[in-house]
Formats: sequence, structure tokens, C-alpha cells
Amino acid sequence: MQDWITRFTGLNALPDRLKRKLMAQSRIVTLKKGARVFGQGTSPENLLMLLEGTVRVQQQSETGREIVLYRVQAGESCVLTTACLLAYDDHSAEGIAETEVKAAAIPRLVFEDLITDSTEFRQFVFQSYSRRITDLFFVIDELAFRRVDIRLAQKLLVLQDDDNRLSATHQQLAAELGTAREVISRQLQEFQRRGLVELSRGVVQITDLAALKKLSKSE
Amino acid sequence: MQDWITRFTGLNALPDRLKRKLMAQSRIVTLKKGARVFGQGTSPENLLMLLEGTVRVQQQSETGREIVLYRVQAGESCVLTTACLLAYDDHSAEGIAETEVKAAAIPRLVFEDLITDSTEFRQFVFQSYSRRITDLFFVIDELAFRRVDIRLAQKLLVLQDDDNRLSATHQQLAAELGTAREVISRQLQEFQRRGLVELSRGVVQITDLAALKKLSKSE
DNA sequence: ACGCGCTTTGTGACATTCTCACTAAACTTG
DNA sequence: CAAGTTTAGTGAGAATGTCACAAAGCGCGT
Repeated sequence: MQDWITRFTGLNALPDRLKRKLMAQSRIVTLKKGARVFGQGTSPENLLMLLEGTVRVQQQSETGREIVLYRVQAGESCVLTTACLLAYDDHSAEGIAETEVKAAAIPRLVFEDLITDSTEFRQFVFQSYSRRITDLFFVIDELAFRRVDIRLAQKLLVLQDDDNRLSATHQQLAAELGTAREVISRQLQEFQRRGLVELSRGVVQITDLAALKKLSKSE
Repeated sequence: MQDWITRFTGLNALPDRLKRKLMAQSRIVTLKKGARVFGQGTSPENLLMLLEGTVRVQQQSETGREIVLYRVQAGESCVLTTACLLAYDDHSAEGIAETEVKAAAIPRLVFEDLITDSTEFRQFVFQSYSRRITDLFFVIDELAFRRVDIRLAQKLLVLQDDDNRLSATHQQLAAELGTAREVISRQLQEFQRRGLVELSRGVVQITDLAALKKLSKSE
């Protein structure tokens, strides 16, 4: 894992001196699938930059319901973690490794140094913020204004693999949209009735991609 | 309007040199009540620091419905504007002056300089971010998991003035919560039936504060 | 004071979503 | 294969959202 910096387009512009510093002062960590990356009591002393895998960031209600806020992909960083989740400790958000995750962990002090020293790094950080906040705006928009069937169709399209399938329980899909499991079950049945998908335990197979896309775009 | 910096607790720690720079290179602007501070086509070349008044930041759906995201109060700054609303131009968010607003406008370049030069200023900026993002998390939580009556009770309590009144149409209250006007009308009627409030056109008078508080806290 | 236009609120009917309390089916493990 | 666990299905009723109006309140000009 020598030159991981090249995986972050925003960091290519860094002067060599700082790249070396970053490499020298961060360490590579590996997290198992399902591991909690941050949240509830974890006080994040590192900025994580994802090299491989994805981290799902979600929020839990007191009643146990969940909603997925966004995902951090390889090549992105968990910026909100460092700056914000500290302040927000009550019904806090948490990050879960969705796959095995490799990441570069940058200690807070190094992070601050880099922010101080480098316009390029600042740009990178602010852009990361920007992306996350855009994601949050999007979630709010969807939650407040869109119907579940349309949102579900969107999600299925986003989460599908190369074979137009996805492995997820209805419960997990409900958490993606911040709704109840029963709602998803019924919607999926309706989709199946209309021939859009084929259901089996823990799996959704998309059978009419075009129609699903059309649905996802209807208002 | 000489020493406005003192109004920002986070900026007190700035070295005098930078305080002077900030004063010298920013200018005080005044905005009329109802003015659009940013959004849709405005490309914000300034960071606004509110000296007086409040700015309401809200989002609009394509169908014309709205939801209030957060408010920027005197002593706070519109950080999200500069960094983020640029990227988010589609169904974008907008900021409206809720009252007459006085603010210090800091040009983007000065902002960058300060970020570069001052740990204290960086802290200030990141804390501002943190607060806003916390607000967004809160909105998402409420939207996804809480009943409207409880959310309405909360809002009435927050928005009330010293006489336990608030001037707002049902439509405006609906926008606060991201719901439909009819829903608010019916809830308010129910509140009135239960003796919690007294309604008249454009005005809600709270008549049983204790009960309303209790409702707002029930799950 | 009166009528006119505009804004705000009220209402019924119906669709969608949420909740609760279950049952049933599908997998897992011993 | 039996027993336990996880996942999915279902009906009933409450809460919320949508639509198409009707009614009431207010400002304004005369």
C-alpha cells in the first residue's frame, strides 16, 4: 500500500513534501465487514480516507428505526465524522463497514497541519464536506416530498449489481429509505405483480429494468 | 458598527492583527426583510456573518412544497452557503431574510486567507459547519421518525414570542415541517379543541403552555 | 358602508404510508 | 428431521398526504 494518495484525485495536486508527510504520518487500517467505524462513544481521533470498500452512514431513532444517510466510497473521506459527530452525540449517527474496508487513518493533528499548510488539502476537505451536505439535502428532499414506491425504485437501481440483483432483506431496504419494513414488503409485492422484479428471501432480482427506471423518474 | 467581531464568541480568540484585517476587508451590508440572501442563481462570493436579524434557509420541491432546514441567527455565519450551495444548484436551497438583516460580508479570498493564517478562524468555521450539519441531522430525524402533532407542538414552542403568540399562516407552519397545509390546519383545530391554542387568521395564541410542552416531549 | 379581489382557512373524499399484532414461510443448526 | 431463528406476508385501523373545492377574513377603492 505504497502510494495510496494517487487514489484521491483531490490530493494529486498536493506538493510532494506534503504527500510524503501524509504517507509518513498516517497508517493503513483494515476493518472487517460489519465493523462499526464510528458512532456512539467512539471518539474519532482520525480522519479516515477510504482506499477500498464502502462505509454506510446511518442514523437511528429511539424507536429503533433507521435511515441511511449516505455512503463513503473508496477515494472519499469521512470528513463529517471528525468535525461533526462529536457535537452530535445524542441519537447519533454511526458508520458501518459494508464490506471489508481499507483506509488511511490521519491523526487529527496531522489533519490540522495539512489544513494549515496546504490550499490544495483545504480544497479537498471542503469539497468532501460539500458532497456530504449535498447528500443530506437530497435525503431531506426525498423524505419530505417523494413517494415511497419511486424512492424504492431508485434505491433498487442504485444498489443492484451487474446481474440486476441485490441481496438485501426488506428490513434493510426499509432502513435505506427510513420507512417501515411492511411498507417495503408491500411495495415489492406490487412491483413483482407488475413484473418489475422477482422476489426471494433476501434477494431482489430486477426483471424489467426499463420499467423500473421509468418509475424511478416519474414524479 | 465598529467592533462587530466581539459579537462572535468564536472570533474573540483571533489575534488583533487578523481582527483588524477582517474589519478592514469586509463590509457591512443591510438586507430588507424578505430579501433572498442566496439561492437559485446567486453565486455567493461572500461569507456572511450575521450581526442582526435571522436568515431562514429552506428547500423547495419541484411541486412547490417547502421545508425549513435551519435558521442562521445573529452571531452565526452562513458557512454552508459558500462551500456547498454552489455544488447543489438543481432544486437548490435558498436563504431568506426573515427580518431586516445586518451582516458583515467577507470576500471569498479574505476568507481563504484567514483560514490559512489562523487556527482560531478555522476552529470557528468548522464549528459553524458542525452546528449546521447537526441541524440537518435533526431535520432528517424528525422527518423520518416523528409524528406531525409532536413536531408542530415543538415548532409552536420555538417560534412563539414573549406573549406566547406567533404570527404565521398555516401554510408557513406547513413549510416549517415540510408537510401540507391541510395537515397543519387540522392539527391546529385539534389543538384548539383540546384548549392548547386559540386560533385566528395568521395568528396562533398558545393558551396552555404546559400541555403543549408535555405533548412536544411525548414520543 | 359596500362590493370586489385576494389571502387564508375549512372540509370531504380518497390515496398513501405507518403501526400493531399477528401468522406463515424459509433458512440454520444441532 | 426437529427446533429455533430470521425473513416475509397480512388485516385492520390510525396518521398523513392529495385534490378539489367552499367559506371566511381582510384590504382597498369608492
